[in-house]
Amino acid sequence: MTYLSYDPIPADLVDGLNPPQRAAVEYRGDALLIIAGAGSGKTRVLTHRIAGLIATREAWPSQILAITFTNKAAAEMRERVGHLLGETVQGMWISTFHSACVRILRREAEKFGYPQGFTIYDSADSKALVKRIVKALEAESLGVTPSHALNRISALKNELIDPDGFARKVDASNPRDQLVLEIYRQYQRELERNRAFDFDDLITQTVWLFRAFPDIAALYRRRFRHVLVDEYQDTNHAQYALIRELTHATPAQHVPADTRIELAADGSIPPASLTVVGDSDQSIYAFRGADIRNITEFEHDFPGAETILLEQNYRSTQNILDAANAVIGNNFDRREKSLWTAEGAGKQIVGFAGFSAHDEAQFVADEIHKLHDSGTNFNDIAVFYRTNAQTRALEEILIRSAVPYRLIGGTKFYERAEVKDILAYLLSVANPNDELSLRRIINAPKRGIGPATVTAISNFANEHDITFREALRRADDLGVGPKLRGKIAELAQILDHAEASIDPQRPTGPVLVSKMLETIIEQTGYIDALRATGNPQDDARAENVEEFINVAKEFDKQHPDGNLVDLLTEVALVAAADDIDDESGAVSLMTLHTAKGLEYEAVFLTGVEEELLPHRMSADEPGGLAEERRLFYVGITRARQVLHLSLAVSRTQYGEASTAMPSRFLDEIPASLIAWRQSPQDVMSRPTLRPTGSSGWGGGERRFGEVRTSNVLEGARGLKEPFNPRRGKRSFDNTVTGAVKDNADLELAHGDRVKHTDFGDGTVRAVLGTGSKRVAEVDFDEVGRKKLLIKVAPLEKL
DNA sequence: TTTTGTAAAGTTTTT
DNA sequence: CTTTACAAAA
Repeated sequence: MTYLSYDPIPADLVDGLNPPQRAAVEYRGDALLIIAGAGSGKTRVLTHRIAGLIATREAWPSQILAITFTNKAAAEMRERVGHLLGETVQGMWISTFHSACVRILRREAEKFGYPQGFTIYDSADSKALVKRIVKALEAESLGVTPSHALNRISALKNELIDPDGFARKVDASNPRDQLVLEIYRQYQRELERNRAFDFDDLITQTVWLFRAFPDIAALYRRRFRHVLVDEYQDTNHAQYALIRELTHATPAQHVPADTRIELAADGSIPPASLTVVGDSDQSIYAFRGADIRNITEFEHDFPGAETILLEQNYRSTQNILDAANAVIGNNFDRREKSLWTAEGAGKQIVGFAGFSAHDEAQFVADEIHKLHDSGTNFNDIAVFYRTNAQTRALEEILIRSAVPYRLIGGTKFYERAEVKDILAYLLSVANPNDELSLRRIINAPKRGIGPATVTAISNFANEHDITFREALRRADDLGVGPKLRGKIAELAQILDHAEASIDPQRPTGPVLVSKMLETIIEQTGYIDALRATGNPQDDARAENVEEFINVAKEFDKQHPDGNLVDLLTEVALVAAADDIDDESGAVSLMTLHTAKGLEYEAVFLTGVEEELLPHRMSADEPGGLAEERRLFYVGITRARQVLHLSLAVSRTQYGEASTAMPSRFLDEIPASLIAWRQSPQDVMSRPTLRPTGSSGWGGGERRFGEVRTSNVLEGARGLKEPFNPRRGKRSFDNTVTGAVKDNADLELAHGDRVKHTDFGDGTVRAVLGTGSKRVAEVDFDEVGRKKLLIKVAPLEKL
């Protein structure tokens, strides 16, 4: 062990760590696997390990490469390492797989004949491209849909199989596979022609780059002597290959001449040290190609690797951990691992079964207010769900109940048509070869250039062997009418002008990116066209465009030396979890997938129903159920103090109501851990659709355990709950609806009697806030106290 | 070419 | 229920 010659690890980096954590910080060797259960302090271990390598002078900051899955996780790690080391953190690469690869690819672009400003296509772009190819091949009639083809292509890329590789192994007698092959070929050809990469390419092309240019690979291997990978259980084969490329030894013949690091006896660069952290119980990205074997076979892949198990949890109460352990214990074929905490049992898990999704959402809203009233900040509360479609009911009720919330992910700002249009202008400037972007903007705003003209331009470009963009410049030769000619030339001129204005060689210096963007918008009249329609939706779109200009301005302010390509890279790689703003006083809403890696004081896990969690789509996938269970496990383990599990026994899909069964996963939690506010039996035995105000089911006719719609309901739930005659008071016969009303002008004051569509009659207790944000606190006769946003509450004054 | 209308299809999770 | 696709009309 050569490390004895280095300085010792400073005590403050290991003090306060438990023995396995400490071992993980101190271990020195080529390969280290840290199996880190949820909440076991893995980020702490990783950051301390990095800091230790620097403090002992075993590594320069520039020799560290730390890889995470989200920018958010990368930013957090950077901040925490910075906290330990100060400025030193600047020289480290702490980034996601994707941004690290983009950085490498942009830097080496010329080596493989790409412009440094190549375009990154998002999933929508890829889909549009595949759609066009599928249509041209009439593949759909043979059962190959665009999404099917896209899935196949993505899976192939994740396995590092290019079109030729696929051609070699494809079943020649299977016409559908032959079609997929042809689509893959054309798709890849199109990407290349546009000088674009899709998301998967970012990883795979970096691997190809390293394999095709061993001398380039050697530069990176020489540089990165310590590679650390977070969430290793979610790596796919391509990412695994990338790690291998970065960490294996470099034979002497490829070692660069000016290498100053210590070489092995045979003149080669020794392998870099690799640390991976993961938890196979939290592997939830198999659908994206994540291969759990990367972690389960790590010791086999890296002989001599050390494995350290972190089981002590510093996040949740024992009750929450007991539930999590019980659930995940139903997955067979896993390395035995059991989370425990030194803190107490904590509160019981709260269960609630609503009649409808709105009913469930109302429970969430009410509980959030209770938590907030007792001192929990809104930003310490999160609501999780399996599918994005579930947000609608939640949002409706949260708005109505005056709960401030933020949607994390979902339909993102950058996916809006108008923002994509503006982005396409910038992409066209950055990468003139990007025909897809040009096609997008050629008639936005409306210039009278329809599909026919676009085809004419495209044909002209093909005939003369020039790019689409160059064809635009030669508008006069296209053989189209004079009016169109003028429009096309104008567009070409606007783009050329924009391109020239940010040229670093420009005599007066390049113009700011935001300035260039403003000029484009002004010259094209994009915003003016939206404002002119008088359609309120278009006004909103115009505002989104203005919002994007602000993003660009902010970028210019934050990155004085940044260029257009940097802005576009940042925009292309923003992920859902990235824009979580911890400072805002708002509840966070997100899917279970986005929740991974995060933690909250109080968690609401909604829609815990059969067909939803586990999702029906998972039923016929191999290992699907186990992955759904892990997803549920991830959700449970995000909670520090309070966990709520809720469901709705009926849910509307495409406007049609359908009944839902409680999830089988609920049965896997010991009954004693859950206190049901309203159990599935309660709600299913409740007479439904009775008019509000009837005495309903509140009396003694309700018998627990009597209504058993399926054996799923037996045992665990409801039966333990003591009968509570008061419950009739806080429940309501009608289900909560999504009804809203424009009440902007309604004046309310203390003592007013009001009538609410869902909650019945009540007395106004207080009115808070002003204008459209006025909130009424009402004591309802039947259902107790609620907070209501007056502007949208279905409320009238009596 | 664009607008307008009607019909059909679609929802798992995401870097 | 929503979004998207395609056809016919302006």
